Amino acid sequence: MSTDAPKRARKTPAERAAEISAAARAIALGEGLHALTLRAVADRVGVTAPLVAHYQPSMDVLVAETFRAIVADELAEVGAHVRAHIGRDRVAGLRILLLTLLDGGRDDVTAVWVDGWSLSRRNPLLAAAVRDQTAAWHTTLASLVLAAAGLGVLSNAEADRVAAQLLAMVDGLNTHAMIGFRPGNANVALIARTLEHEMRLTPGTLAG
Amino acid sequence: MSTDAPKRARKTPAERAAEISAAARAIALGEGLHALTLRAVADRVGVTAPLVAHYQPSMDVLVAETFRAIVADELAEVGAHVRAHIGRDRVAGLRILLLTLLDGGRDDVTAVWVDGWSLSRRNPLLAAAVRDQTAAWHTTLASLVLAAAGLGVLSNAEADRVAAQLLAMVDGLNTHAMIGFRPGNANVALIARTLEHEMRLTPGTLAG
DNA sequence: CGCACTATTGAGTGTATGCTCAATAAAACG
DNA sequence: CGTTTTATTGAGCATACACTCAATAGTGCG
Repeated sequence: MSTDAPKRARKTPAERAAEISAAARAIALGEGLHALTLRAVADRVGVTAPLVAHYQPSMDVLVAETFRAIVADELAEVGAHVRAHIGRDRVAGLRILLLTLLDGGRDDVTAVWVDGWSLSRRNPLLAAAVRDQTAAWHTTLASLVLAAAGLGVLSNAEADRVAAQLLAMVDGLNTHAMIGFRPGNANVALIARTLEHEMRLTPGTLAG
Repeated sequence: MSTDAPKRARKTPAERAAEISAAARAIALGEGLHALTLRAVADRVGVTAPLVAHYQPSMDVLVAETFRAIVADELAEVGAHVRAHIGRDRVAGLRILLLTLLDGGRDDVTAVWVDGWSLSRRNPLLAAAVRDQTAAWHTTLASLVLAAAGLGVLSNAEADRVAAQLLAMVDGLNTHAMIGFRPGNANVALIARTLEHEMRLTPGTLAG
C-alpha cells in the first residue's frame, strides 16, 4: 500500500532501451531469434508491445542488433579467455579456443547462429550482421592460427585458409551437436589432428 | 470456350497428393522451408488451402516429409553420381563427391538444411527427419571414405570420425557460402588436403 | 439418365504478428 | 501548486497463419 507500485513505471529512455536490449538478448539465447517478437520482449520487460515498438525503428533492426550483440560479446569473451592463457606457450591459446568452442554447453549460441542463417533470407540487416560477425570470427581465428603456428611457418594466405576451414568445422560440429547428432563426441581431438597437420605442428601438441 | 476449364478440377487422391508433394518441394527449394505454408502450396497447385490441409494430418508433417524427400533425393542423386565414377580408381568417387558437394550451385539445398536446423526446435517430426538424414549422410560418407582409403588402412571407427569431420566441414563451408562469406573459395582444395592426411593418401591424389 | 460418392470449395474461427495513434499519467519545471 | 513535457498505454488495424465444416459440384456406377 506504499508508493512502491505506481500504475505506470516511467523510466528514462536510456534505461528502457537498456532493459529492452537485455530482454531481447535473454529471449534470443533462451528460445531462439525466432521467438524474438514485440510481445515477448514487452512481457519480459513488463511493459506493453507498442512501447517496445516505440523504441525501435522496426523489429528487423532489433533482431539484427540482438544477434550482433550476442555474437560480438561471445567473440570478446572467448578472445579474453584465450588471451589470458596464451602466455604459457604459443599453442596454448589455440588449444583453449578449441576447448571453449567445442566442449558443449554452447547450444544456445549455436541456435542463435542457425536462426541467424535462416532468417537472413528475409532480413537484410540481419544478413549483414551475420556476414560481419562471421568475418570478425574469421579474422580472429586467422591471427590466432598464425601466432600458434610460430614465426614464419604460415603465410597470411595460408592462415586465412586454415582459419576458414577451422571456422567451418566448428560451425558444422556445433550445429550437429545442437540437433543431437553426436557419432562419438571426440570433436576436439578430431579437429586438433587436422590443425596440427595444417600448421606443421608435432602431432599431439594441440590435442592435449 | 471448350470444355478445357471446368470450374473445379477434380483428380484422384493419389494425383493430388503427388501434386502437393511436388509443389511443397518446389517451394522449399525455391524459397526455403519457412515459406512452406498451406496457402503457398495451394496457390502453386491451383487449389484452395483447405484442400491441402485435407491431404495432410498437419503442416508440421508436410514440412518434415518435404525435408526428408528433398534430402533423401539429394543423397540418392549424389550417391548415383559417385558410383558412376568410382570405377576409375578407388579415390575417384570421393573426389567426385567433394566436387559435387562443394562446388557451388547448391545454395538452395543448403538453405533447406539451415531452415531444417532452425525449425527443428518447434517441430519434433522435422527434428527427427533432420537427425535421420544427417545419420544417413554420415553412413554414406563413412563407407566412401573407408573404400577410398584402401583396404585395411582405416578402421571402421577411424572412418566414422573422418566422415563426421568431413560432414561438418561440408555443412559449415556450404553454410558460409550461402550467406555470402567466401574468403578465397578454395573449398575443395582445402578439404582435400585434410582428407588426404587423415586417410594416409599421397598429397595431391584428392585435390586433382 | 439419374443417383450416390466424394473431391473440392466458401465462409469462417482463433491465434499471432508488426505497427499506428490518440489518450493518459508520471515526472520536470517555473 | 499549476503547467508543460513526454513516457506509456488502450484500442485497434491489417496481415498471415493453421485449421474446421457444412455446402457444392464433378465423376463413375447402376
